[in-house]
Amino acid sequence: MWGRTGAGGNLQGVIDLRALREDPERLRASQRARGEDPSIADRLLELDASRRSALTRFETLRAEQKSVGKSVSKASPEEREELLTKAKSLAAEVKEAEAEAGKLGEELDTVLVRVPNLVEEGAPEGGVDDFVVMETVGEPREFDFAPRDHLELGEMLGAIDMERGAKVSGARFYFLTGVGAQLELALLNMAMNQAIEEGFTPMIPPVLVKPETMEGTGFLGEHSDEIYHLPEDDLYLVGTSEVALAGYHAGEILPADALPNRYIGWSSCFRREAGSYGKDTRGIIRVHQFNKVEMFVYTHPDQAHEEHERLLAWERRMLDKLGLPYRVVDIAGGDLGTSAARKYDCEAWVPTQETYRELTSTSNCTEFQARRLNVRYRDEDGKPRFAATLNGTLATTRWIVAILENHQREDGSVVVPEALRPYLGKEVLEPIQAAKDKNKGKKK
RNA sequence: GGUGGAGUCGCCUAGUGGCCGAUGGCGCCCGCCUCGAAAGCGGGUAAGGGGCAACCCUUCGAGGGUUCAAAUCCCUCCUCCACCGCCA
Repeated sequence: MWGRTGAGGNLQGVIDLRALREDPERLRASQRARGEDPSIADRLLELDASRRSALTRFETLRAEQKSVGKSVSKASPEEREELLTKAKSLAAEVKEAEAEAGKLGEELDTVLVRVPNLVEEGAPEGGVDDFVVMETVGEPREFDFAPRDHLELGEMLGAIDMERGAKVSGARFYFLTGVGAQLELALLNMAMNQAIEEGFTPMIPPVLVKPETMEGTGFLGEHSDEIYHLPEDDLYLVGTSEVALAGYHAGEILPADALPNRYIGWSSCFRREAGSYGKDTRGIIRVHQFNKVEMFVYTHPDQAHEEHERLLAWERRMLDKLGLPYRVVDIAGGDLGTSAARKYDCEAWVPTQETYRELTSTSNCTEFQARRLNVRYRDEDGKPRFAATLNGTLATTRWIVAILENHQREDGSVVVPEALRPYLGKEVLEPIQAAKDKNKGKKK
């Protein structure tokens, strides 16, 4: 779709087969770091070898067919008959050889698309719980009253309406109402502006994407059951604007001076949350639809690591401005997504849960997505090379949880962080109803 | 949704079955000329794959088909443009 090769049938990229031939141990080591099967490297090498030999056979036959074909038109009537017979049998052979090469290419592809990105050196080993806390910023606030959770506060403020969300759309849907809607707009706008000041190009992308776009970003592998699909139209609802922004330059060769190419995307995000029944069922921590401002960068592979650090710094700046206590964690190999080589999360303190919850996540996808989507840049020597892509969260609906809970006062009002005030036009969010007042007359 | 037209190498463009991986122009790069520049002249200028190499193969929106042979003929799809219908 994005300019992949024809007769051999195989993808151009996904992982670099030439690099694999030279150093298969690199992939084996990465697979071990992820807790996945290292022997896939050897399977790939085998498939690659047989595909290449089939391809060579096809190409040789094809070259012969072409030259015989050309001689047909120049031949004398007597020779013609004989040449045509030869050409016909060659055509059949070519067809057969092409099919064989194509079949082997497809076999290789099906294994290839399953191979996750190579883990960056330095990433912690292990699984979900083996992250490393890099830094803790701020102190969890000491309350001299019993803090209310974000939903109770949201209801008092007239900011969140879960019940009507469920009535209209089902579990894990909600309305942001009144100041809740305003707070979200203010927060996301503040994030957009911060990024724009840093030179990002603001983008409002489509939230429905084609299968190849979703596939290219690496979301259709293990986690395909997380993604909404519209079968009538064969379109996917994005779980993050990263998907559309990664697809934005698919099949293109970017001029070298265009890098780093930074975008800041604003979109609604949709997640089925299929594997999390019963988890985070209260409030807007884990919902099917939310809004997110996402940084997305195309850059030189050599500069990807530094860019990753910058994305993390920009995320932290947002959290700092909002006065939220948080910690930065380095995600372990086994918990990286398919496309990430390295991932840092920022987790904010949620007082009523007495724990840190993920607010941001920034991934260095190196050339993984660019290979699948065929995004290249032109090197100094004029050669096209695969770009690196990175992404990072700058604000989401979930941040409202942390803002409300951390900045609440005993009467249920919430102090608006100073940096947010210009966007919200309020210093304090005042309750419009007493706590625990469930007689709102809204049930059927 | 309906009808008609179109998609060719950065841009524009030639090309109706073999002499076409593909014409010409613009742009860009190199050289000549010039004190320097412009103009002019000459040359170069898609990507991917295989091979130590010579070289070979693939790709003319995508996929399939006809044929010894397809940019060229047929089918399906996608995109764009125009008009009609409908509508935020």
